Amino acid sequence: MTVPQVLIPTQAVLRQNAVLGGLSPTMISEVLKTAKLIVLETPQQIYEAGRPIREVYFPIDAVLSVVTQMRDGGSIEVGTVGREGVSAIPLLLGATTSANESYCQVPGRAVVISSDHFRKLLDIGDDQFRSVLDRFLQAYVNMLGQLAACNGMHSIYERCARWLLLTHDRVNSEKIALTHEYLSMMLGARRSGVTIAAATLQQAGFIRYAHGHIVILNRQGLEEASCECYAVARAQFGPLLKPMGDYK
Amino acid sequence: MTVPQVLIPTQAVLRQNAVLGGLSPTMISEVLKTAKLIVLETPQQIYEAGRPIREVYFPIDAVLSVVTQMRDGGSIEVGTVGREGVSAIPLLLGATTSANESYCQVPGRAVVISSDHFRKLLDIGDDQFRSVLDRFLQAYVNMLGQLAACNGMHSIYERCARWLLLTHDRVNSEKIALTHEYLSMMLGARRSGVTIAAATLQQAGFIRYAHGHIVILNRQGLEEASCECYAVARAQFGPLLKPMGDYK
DNA sequence: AAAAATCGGTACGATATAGCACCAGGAGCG
DNA sequence: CGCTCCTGGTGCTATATCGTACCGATTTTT
Repeated sequence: MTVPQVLIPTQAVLRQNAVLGGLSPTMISEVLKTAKLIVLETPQQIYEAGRPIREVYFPIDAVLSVVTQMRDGGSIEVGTVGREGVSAIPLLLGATTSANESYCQVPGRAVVISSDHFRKLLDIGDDQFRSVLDRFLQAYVNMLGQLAACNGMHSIYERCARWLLLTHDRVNSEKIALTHEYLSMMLGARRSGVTIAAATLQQAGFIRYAHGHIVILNRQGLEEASCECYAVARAQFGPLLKPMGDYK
Repeated sequence: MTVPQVLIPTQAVLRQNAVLGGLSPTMISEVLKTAKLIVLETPQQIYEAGRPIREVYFPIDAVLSVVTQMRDGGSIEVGTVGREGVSAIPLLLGATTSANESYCQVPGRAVVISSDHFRKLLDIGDDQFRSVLDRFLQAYVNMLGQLAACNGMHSIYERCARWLLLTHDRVNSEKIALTHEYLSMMLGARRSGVTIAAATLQQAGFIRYAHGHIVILNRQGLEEASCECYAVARAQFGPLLKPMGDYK
């Protein structure tokens, strides 16, 4: 594992995150007092289950996953945070610990500040700040509900397509570093099951797979392959992703 | 369908709901200005998907379900609210509409006020009120995550036991009015699948079934039959259910 | 009391996925 | 350059659940 790369956080970069993008100039300068811009790698762990949250991440082009570990060793994703939001959902509701583990799912940049500083921001934050956070939280809750439904009702094939689309929406590249093994942990399925689903998507020409790297070739095809849950989740995040502008 | 029964809301009854129970005397009298105590029946619809929320329900011994309807006609529960909380989660986050349908899942009493009045309470509410709501919201979000995981990883049999336990926790009776058909809609499964799971639980002596009525006979047996998700969800709600005191 | 509707038990072929195990081709490393 | 590990392709049986249909028993309605 390499040493985390630290970049210079500029206001222009900060604003690519939907939550930071909604801040007043005063708040932005408050954030910039301590904010660092770092590059997260996979599969870097952000939070541990039941442990205090020390840092708060605002993804720029990184994507984070909240993951539940089951008693039997299996794992499954129970939430995703990209540039539309912020990693520390429990802090928004007055808790200090994370109920689940969180990982960097797709490598990329994120703005990071300490929990203490974030709590201070919550204190001094104006209505606008609170409103941006509430909108994100609402989108997150609705996404979570749709995820619960999707996990119960839809095939690995559909969920695989949905996952790829949702991740692609939050990244600025057609290429995503991702193994079948990792995707299987996100979907709560066997690796071999994911391989079959991914192979089907590949034969249809929607994606191309090669040793830990996937290329999105045909978004519309993926949308047709996925269940309705993608559209529902996308409708939640769409408005929040808008600031970045260049979504195709 | 009979005409909704209206009872007299007293402070003692109100306080059996965890959210109302955490209110200051001033807030309680504010609530009592317009609050009605009603009896909800199954399967009474509380909210429609995408429609404005008009009333806010604080269950006393009723239990509410948030349900997602799928494109193919299937349905699955994506949230439950009992006496530990309040029905109008979107209102807590500044939205005015419900993303999903909500139903009365277990008949019983609930305190109801208008959305307008609830919003007023949110405005004038002190930190304590906000904190009670945040704690509920946090428990709800964590429960939702566990539900998403559970739906993806566990068998109908385990989820059936989990569902019965969670519902039983919020009701004051060993008997629950519930058909296999209804339970199958909550679990996102076929009715025949639920029948098999329920029959297995019955043969083990944990429950007894008869024409739309289930009796909980052996909670510990159910806990062993269920997945870990029950304990996780229960840990979230446990503290909130405390006020009622008489949980066995 | 009879008729109708509801409820749950059952059966059965079809299908998706689990749960393994093995292998071949690249990628990365020495 | 050669070795090793990672990655994903594949095959197989076992199992859970689907999807559907039918039926008898009980409850509710007439």
